[in-house]
Amino acid sequence: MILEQITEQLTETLTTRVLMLFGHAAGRIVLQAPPRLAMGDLATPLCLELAKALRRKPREIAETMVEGFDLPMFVQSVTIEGAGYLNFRFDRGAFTAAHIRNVMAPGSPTGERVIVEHTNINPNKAAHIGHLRNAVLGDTYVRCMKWLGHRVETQNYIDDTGVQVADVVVAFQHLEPKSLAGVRAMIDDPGVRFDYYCWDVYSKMSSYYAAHPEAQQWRRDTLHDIERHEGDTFEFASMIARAIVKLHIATMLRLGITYDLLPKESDIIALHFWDRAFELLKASGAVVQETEGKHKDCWVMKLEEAAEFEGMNEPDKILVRSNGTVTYTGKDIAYQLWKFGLLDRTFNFREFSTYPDGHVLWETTSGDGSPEAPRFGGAQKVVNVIDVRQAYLQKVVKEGVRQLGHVREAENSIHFSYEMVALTPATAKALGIDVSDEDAKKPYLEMSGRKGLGVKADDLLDALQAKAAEAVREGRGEGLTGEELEQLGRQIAVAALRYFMLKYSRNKVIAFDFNEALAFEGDSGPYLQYSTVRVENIFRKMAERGVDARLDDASLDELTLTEGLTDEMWELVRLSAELPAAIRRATDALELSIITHDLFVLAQKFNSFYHKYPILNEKDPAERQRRAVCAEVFRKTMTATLDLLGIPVPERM
RNA sequence: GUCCCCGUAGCUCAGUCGGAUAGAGCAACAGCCUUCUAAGCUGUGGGUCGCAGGUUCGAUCCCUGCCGGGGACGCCA
Repeated sequence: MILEQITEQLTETLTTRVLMLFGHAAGRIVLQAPPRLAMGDLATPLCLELAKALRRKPREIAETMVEGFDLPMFVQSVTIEGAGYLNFRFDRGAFTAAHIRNVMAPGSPTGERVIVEHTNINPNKAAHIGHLRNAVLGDTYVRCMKWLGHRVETQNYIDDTGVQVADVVVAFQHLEPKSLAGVRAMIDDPGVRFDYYCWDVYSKMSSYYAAHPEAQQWRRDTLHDIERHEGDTFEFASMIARAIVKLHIATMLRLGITYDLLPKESDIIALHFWDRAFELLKASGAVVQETEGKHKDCWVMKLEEAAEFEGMNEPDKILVRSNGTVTYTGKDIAYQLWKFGLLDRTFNFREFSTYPDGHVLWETTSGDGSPEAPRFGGAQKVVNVIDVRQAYLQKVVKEGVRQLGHVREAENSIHFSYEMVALTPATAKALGIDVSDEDAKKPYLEMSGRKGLGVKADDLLDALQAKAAEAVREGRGEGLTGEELEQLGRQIAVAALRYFMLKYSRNKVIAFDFNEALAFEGDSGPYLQYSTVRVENIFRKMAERGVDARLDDASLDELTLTEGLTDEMWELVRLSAELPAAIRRATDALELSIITHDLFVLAQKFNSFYHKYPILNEKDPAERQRRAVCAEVFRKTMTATLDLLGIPVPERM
């Protein structure tokens, strides 16, 4: 906050001075922290840039610039360094005293309604680690956007009528027949992991299709029956989908991930969203019916004129097949229009479940809705968290919105794309999967639900939790009840997993490795937790022993920090002050690894500080206060930012 | 064939505004627990930033080409 103000003022002053002194209009002013603290707190290479245009030496320009420079509040000095950089140093004490009252202050409400859709797992099998990356990115993004002041609605789209669910239904009806009651009993049996069970069923069904292509007729019939709501088949599908969605919700809740709404594909069909979208698309000329060629009788969207699709072999996208059925992409366009409130019809809503904190999870319905339902949809901005392999389809959806004339909504249709989580050949072998010689040479193998190749989310969480609980027991676990151990294990597991999913840049393939995911040291979630537990302990111990940290307003007003703040202390404050801008950058760029990275660097600085500057036993009250102030800035920064990352802070570790 | 992503230390990765001496973690080695928790800290070694050009006062970063790896482009979802 303060830092943003300083940067803003310096930018303005620099621009004005360049204009005033040299009659030159400067472009964008670069102001960033110099590589080493000794060089100051902010620096600009402005004079280097100006050298050519002004035909003068950089240092000469710098000297003119510095003469009579009007420094903003909290800035103490400006100097010329290196080849002609202008370096600014802050009044450390004044800055710190102001910053400590303002650490991680959330943004004021923007009024912007944002829909974020993430998770979107096919409800026919257990969630795997690829789904976790999606959900963690989505949930963290939601938390950051809310902190920035946006009004966010979180949706988890359920494709309850698709091929994947149909295949499990086929298996239950043909491959290893079970009655409706039999499946119901399995779902209700707490001893059966129904999502795990279906994981295997689904992959068996897929191999069966591969060996018996004629069996695909079962799939077609099943899909048809599901869509027409016919008989047992429909019952099977909705029962299975519902049971598995509940398990997915539970898995995600382990990570603190929740949703506001579950929109269901079956309701999109039942409420004829597509029919309405189709009318609009036809009316606007965005789709046309082919009368000849290989797409004869299909309704297609022409993409050849859109710059994004330039050079494509096949620039048309079929939305309605020659047999009259709509493609997935078509339904997706209809749904995207609904999200923006551009489809003149909507769902009804009813309660799906209530989270332990009382938050209600809603689902769509084509039947009667609840009068208590909040207003869903009608957003100004829609962010879809979907892996990069669907980039093409997301572009088509965006283009569909654009061709209907909704240019602004198309611009605000954001594909939050990220790379997949894959398995190293070694991990695949460790899971007991046959790896061909050819595959063994690859850097990684794509996970595949059809092949049953993947690491299940709950298995990974269980492993993390067990390892964490064990580490606590071996360490300071004496006197803890089993329940407390489990709670700590759970919190540490969440930290390890969420951090792991966030720390890589989004367009980097994660080649999953158990040892890396299970790391609790160094660049990891537990390291951040541990640092926070440490700082909390300092203040707890001070309170216990009656040592006054002098952090109340009156004491802070008397603060005489300027002389005593060492580089190590000051760096904590400065890094803390830089975080809000980093979070803004991270959400703008959809690059959340910026946050984990900066937080890790901050925690490293703190741990250094911690060893060098004991607080509890420091005799000089002024020095103790200075140290406590820095610790407090760190504490506030960590607790607030870990919350944005969905990482809990344990009582002890 | 067209398009997208990746290539930085032994391994995994930062370096997302073109800026000063390219940084972490892990692994290796050497130290630090009567002192706020050693899931920690301090130190050492480790680099052709894939290759070749170009733009620039300045390139890991921007442009072009090439090499290697992955992905997308379906009347599947």
